[in-house]
Amino acid sequence: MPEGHSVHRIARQFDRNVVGHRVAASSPQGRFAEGAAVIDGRTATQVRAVGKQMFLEFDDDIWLRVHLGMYGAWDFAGEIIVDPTIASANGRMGQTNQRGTDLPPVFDAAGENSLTSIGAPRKARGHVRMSEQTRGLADDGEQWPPPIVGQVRLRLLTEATSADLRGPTACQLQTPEEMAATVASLGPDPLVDDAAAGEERFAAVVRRKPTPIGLLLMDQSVVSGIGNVYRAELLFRARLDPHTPGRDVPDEVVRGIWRDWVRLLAIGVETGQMMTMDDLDPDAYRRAMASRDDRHWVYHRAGLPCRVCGTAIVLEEMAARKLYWCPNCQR
DNA sequence: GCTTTATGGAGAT
DNA sequence: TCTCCCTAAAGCC
Repeated sequence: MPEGHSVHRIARQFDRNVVGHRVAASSPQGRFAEGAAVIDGRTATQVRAVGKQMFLEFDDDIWLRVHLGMYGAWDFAGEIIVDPTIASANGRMGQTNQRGTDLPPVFDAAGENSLTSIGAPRKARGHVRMSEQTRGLADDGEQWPPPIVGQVRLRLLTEATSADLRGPTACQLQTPEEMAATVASLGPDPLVDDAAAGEERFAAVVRRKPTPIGLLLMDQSVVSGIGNVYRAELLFRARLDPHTPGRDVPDEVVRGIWRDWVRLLAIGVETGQMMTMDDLDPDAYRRAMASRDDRHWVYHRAGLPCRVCGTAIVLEEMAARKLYWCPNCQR
């Protein structure tokens, strides 16, 4: 999925373009027809992102909970107000390729659909997918509303903007109580919780569990928003063996991981890319960034030499997910 | 055109 | 630990 950074970016898009607007809601695919009917005609009142989940509130205390899962995506089209705090240097937002690595920022040569925004937010005509699959900025032509393409679970339409949801693992309406219960089940999110309080909660849980730290980082009740890419990269950056039981990880190392997550998440939200090699020297960084499929310390680098020590990166299954790590550096 | 793959998670066993 | 669900693009023939 979009790991936590993507969800926060998407929430900001909703804040800019949908909150405060009356929406027309529909489920072209039909699988959320009842829910869409409830939302239809209501005004969106606020949006919240916690970890990998987004909550959009409508009139009368109706909350829409969306979890994108591994394949979910929001496509925005129309007149999109770009949030300057999430606009990437060259325009595209939150876009990554199918292989699990981030695409470098792509410049839209024509400029027409460029969503670049520096300074004050501005409106741009265009189409942007905020998720994990590759898709260029579509030339939507003048069609409004945009044609339905593929399986659209939910379409939210304001006067000027459309947002199409496809492939979510969860899309449901919740009461305020249900929404609060969902949020309560989630571990701290650096962009939601006070950083110091989040660190305390995280450290306290990790330090008393016998569970391998590699599993704890993926457990959304322990810490929110970390997925398979950030998990592998955080552990490498901490030079920590993923199998180390949480309670055996020194307190300062646990706290270091939390602080590193705070930093990486902020970079991710800002750039739309899972940048995890910000501390690499400039030349090596440039070389790594030049390759789409090889832009992390260990993620997706099975068999390739460790960037630090040259040892072959190991790929193993941990709880049915792929875990990449350097057996020499991380111990 | 068919197979594989993916940044996730719930529920059954 | 296993099975299932969700969707689309990349890779392969």
